[in-house]
Amino acid sequence: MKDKPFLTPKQEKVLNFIRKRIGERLPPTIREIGEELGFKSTGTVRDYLKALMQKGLVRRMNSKSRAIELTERASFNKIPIIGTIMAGKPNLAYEEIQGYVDADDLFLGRLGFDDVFALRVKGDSMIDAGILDGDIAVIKKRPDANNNDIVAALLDNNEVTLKRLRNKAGKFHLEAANANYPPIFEEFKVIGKLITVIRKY
Amino acid sequence: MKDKPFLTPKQEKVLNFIRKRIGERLPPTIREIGEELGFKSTGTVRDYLKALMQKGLVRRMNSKSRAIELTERASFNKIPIIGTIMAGKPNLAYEEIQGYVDADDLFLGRLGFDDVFALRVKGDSMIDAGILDGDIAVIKKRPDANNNDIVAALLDNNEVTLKRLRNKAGKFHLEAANANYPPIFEEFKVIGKLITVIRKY
DNA sequence: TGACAAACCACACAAATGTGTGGTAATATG
DNA sequence: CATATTACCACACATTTGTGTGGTTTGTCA
Repeated sequence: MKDKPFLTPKQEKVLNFIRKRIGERLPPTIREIGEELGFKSTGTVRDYLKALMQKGLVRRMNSKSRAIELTERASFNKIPIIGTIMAGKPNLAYEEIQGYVDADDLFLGRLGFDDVFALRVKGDSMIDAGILDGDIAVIKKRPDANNNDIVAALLDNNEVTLKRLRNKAGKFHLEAANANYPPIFEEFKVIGKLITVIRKY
Repeated sequence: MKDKPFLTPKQEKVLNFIRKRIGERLPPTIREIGEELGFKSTGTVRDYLKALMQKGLVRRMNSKSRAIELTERASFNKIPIIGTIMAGKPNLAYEEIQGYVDADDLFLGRLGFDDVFALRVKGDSMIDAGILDGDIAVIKKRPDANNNDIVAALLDNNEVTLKRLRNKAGKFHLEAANANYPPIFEEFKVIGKLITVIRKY
């Protein structure tokens, strides 16, 4: 299923343009898409839209102008909640999506949403940093981070954990924000950096 | 300035319909507005749009279908941040708006946004509840609340504070989530209930 | 080689949509 | 009373936008 890419490069460009326009508030017309992508015929654009519809990424209403909708799967303004942190290795694919956080603006500013995702926090290891069990942690994917950043890190046992990154004499380790949890000195890989926490009562 | 209402009832209906449609993802066409409101002429709708534009609530692009935008002031998906909690009495009018939180979906579900607002948290009195200085507290207006709810309350000295509501032997008082702050037994009025916390790093 | 799909284009046409002019009626304002 | 203002309607018309048919080219697969 993944031997042939799900979307051709051009299809992805079309989809991204639609995402961008919807993000900017107005879905594009067929001709606007064509103009942007350099297609000289509206028929071409319709072929692309047909393909995107068949792949379940886009919905349309007949004969209505700009009536292009993204399905939840394709939406740009939804950050997928891809797993529960501490509960194992979250799969960064779409299989394990538990829901979506709307990120339209939300004080994230305009991010490249390609590299943002969210995890539900499990446990109390970051409680002293004001991050509680059940909170949504919005993470920006980055392989690096700075001292004192709170990061999502992949441990050797394939667990993902949210901890504070510390630099002690040039060597990085992870620290909980809870005296009951010891620091982690084992091998780990930084997945991304915490940028937002959302808690719902 | 407030003797004559800012919007006539019909103008408000038009605006609300536009809000609704934008919330549902596609701004309406002129004819769709007319249909909804029972206007038989497109000219009528244009008169209303002109009025809304003059009042600074709506922006349009000429000759483009559905190209109706709400200005930030009129937007439904933005929860106004109306003040800093603990820093005095927030004015529930539009004068003191510091910014907006996008609430489109954001796990708030679909609320009646009329009665939701946000405050920026100042101080550490709720730190043990995981609410830190600088967090955005999203509040749903309600005159009542239950025991143990975290509420925004108006104190006698006209300060607004975020505290946990406690019921001791039938009498309500307010409690900080920080041992350094004593409980508050003086008179207060519950403004609303905390429903969401957002923190940006 | 033949069949097929992906990736385009040209156009004609119909439907949707925005623009503009010119009204009427009721009510308020000075 | 004259003049705005609000609140509409009727149409004609210009644009924008979506639909549909019929191509060409390129590459893949059998």
